[in-house]
Amino acid sequence: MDFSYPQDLSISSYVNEIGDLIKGNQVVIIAGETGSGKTTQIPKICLQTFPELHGIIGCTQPRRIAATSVSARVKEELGGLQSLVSYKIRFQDKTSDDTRIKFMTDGVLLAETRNDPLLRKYSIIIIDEAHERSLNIDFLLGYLHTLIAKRNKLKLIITSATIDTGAFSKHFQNAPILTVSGRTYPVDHRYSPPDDSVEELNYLEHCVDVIAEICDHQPPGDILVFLPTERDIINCSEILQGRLPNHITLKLFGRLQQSDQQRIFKHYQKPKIVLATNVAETSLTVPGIRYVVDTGLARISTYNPRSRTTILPVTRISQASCNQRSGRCGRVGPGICFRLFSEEDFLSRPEYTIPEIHRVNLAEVILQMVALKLGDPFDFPFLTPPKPAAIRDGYRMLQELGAISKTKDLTKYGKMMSRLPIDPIISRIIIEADKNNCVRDIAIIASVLAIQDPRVRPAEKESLADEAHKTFAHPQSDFLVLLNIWNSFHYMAKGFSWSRLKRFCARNFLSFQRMREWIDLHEQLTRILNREKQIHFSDDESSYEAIHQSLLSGFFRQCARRKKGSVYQDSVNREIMIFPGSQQFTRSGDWIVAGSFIETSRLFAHTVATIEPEWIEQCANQFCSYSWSNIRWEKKSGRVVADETVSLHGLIILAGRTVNFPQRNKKNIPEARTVFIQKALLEGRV
DNA sequence: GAGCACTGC
Repeated sequence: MDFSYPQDLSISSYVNEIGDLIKGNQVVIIAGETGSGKTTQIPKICLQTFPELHGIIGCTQPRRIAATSVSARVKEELGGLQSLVSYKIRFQDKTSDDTRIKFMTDGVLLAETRNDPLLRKYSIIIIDEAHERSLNIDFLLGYLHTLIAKRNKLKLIITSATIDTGAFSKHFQNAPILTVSGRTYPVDHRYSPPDDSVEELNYLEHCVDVIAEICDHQPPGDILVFLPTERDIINCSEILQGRLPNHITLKLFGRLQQSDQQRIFKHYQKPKIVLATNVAETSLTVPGIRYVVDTGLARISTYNPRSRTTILPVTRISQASCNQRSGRCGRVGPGICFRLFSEEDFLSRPEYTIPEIHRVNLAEVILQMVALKLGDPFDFPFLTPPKPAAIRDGYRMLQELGAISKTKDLTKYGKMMSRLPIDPIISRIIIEADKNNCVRDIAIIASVLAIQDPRVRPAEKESLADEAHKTFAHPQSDFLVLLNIWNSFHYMAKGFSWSRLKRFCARNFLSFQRMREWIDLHEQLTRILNREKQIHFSDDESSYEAIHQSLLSGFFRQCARRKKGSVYQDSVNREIMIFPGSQQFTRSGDWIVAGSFIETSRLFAHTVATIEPEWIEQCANQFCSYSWSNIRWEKKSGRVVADETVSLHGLIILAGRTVNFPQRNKKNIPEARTVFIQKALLEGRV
């Protein structure tokens, strides 16, 4: 084995120090900036320090692409031994019995705790990029906190950027922190807030001005610009192309097709200006950047437990995030970061980004905790515990979905739901589909709702893409548009080659990669569902009603009644607008159900279908309230009847249905008796 | 009349 350490990596001068520290401590925190080599070299140091190790060295990464690429890199550095270093990500397990260093996503390690709660196969666990504080990382850190007490020989290494490392150390009984100096170049920060005297100057115009100034007055070099939204990127790009013909402008955001994303890695005759969202902050490294222009803004999603909606507002990012962005221009040489705000503004910002666990719906995390018997979430050793109100909301949601009982115990449904690697709302829908005999179609729809939309809309080709997507149109339901895409793809797939399918995707503006992801997830779900003896697949044609009633069992909070045009009213009296990208925009019926409500410039309903209001009552009757009026004696049937009104919170679903009054509620019996005596007996109408 | 970024039994 080749245990040499690349001389150009700063970590290489800490090899012995790190080895000794791991030997002497159960938990070690290692801080170092990107480029220090910690991700690739620490696993090697572990292997060299503990040659007699029985278990695996497990290294987690926040993203799949990092897990696979780092695995390849370390394998090569260790002499390319086939099985020594390997990786496991969702749908792809490349590890074998010989694997000693295993790279994986943090989600994979979390998932493994289900079958192996003590994680016995690991001797050393390395949690990389812990500063990103994703939901998975925070859940893992809490879990590992308990685990190290049970397995005192397990070594735990937490690596992070030099951000708030004290918090990690404190969480693990003051574990030692080793800081590896980064090998980055100095970055000069220049604050250029917009000129107050110029009215109505928005940040985009100001941003364009600063970019133009760099191009005119600074030595030539590539520029990376951070903008909060896709729309800003498209607008900015249009302005720049007219104004700076001597530069090449490139767009970069997550929804972009991969081939378009790859353009940032190519070399051009002219200097390039990359206009990017937050993808460029952590997920993708744009090479050779000399200047960063930072608007200091990003869209950050936040779940509000009280209103139970996700808002996606443009927000001022934290100081840590600003610094991460500026660091992107100090990798190849000294750089300059232009911040489009003042230094006072910078200093007034929160120091760190709010961890994801404080910004999400906790239903899924709590369901896992109940299923894995991890004890009370209120007492779980989270690095920063979520607010009690958020935990209570998660419990309430699980109760509403029937996953847990009032005593917070797992129900039969909950047991099944906890085994499905998707949101509890979606797994609840699958269970309902079994009752409605439409699991086959719902499993297809459920899997696509859990991944990114396979439809793509490349810039400048939006209308072409929209036209192509109309091939899959359905007059009433966006959910069935997705089902149509699946069916067309599989019709094509019969007997055709991959290359032909790729062309089908290109022609129809579908992402081939996401189609495969869809197929993989669908396969995984059906495999788990087949193991559950209670779920039955049927080849029968499923009706529109069956499919949408199943969807309502999970999405009943997201149904609404038309107010005017595309504007609807939901059950808590809010105005919802159908997202203009929906094929149901301008054509949906009076009642709709939506796959999600997201608040951006206003509250939008995404993935919409027309429904009958009666279906809401059938799927969510325990949340409906009933009232009666016009209580009367009906001679013909010999009953006391009334007009019934059914509502879901503030939304009247049904009014004026004649019902047998005393039968609807025990409480109605005395009043029915009075009416009977007065109207029927006294007036002699019996 | 228009959506940040990731991940899994």
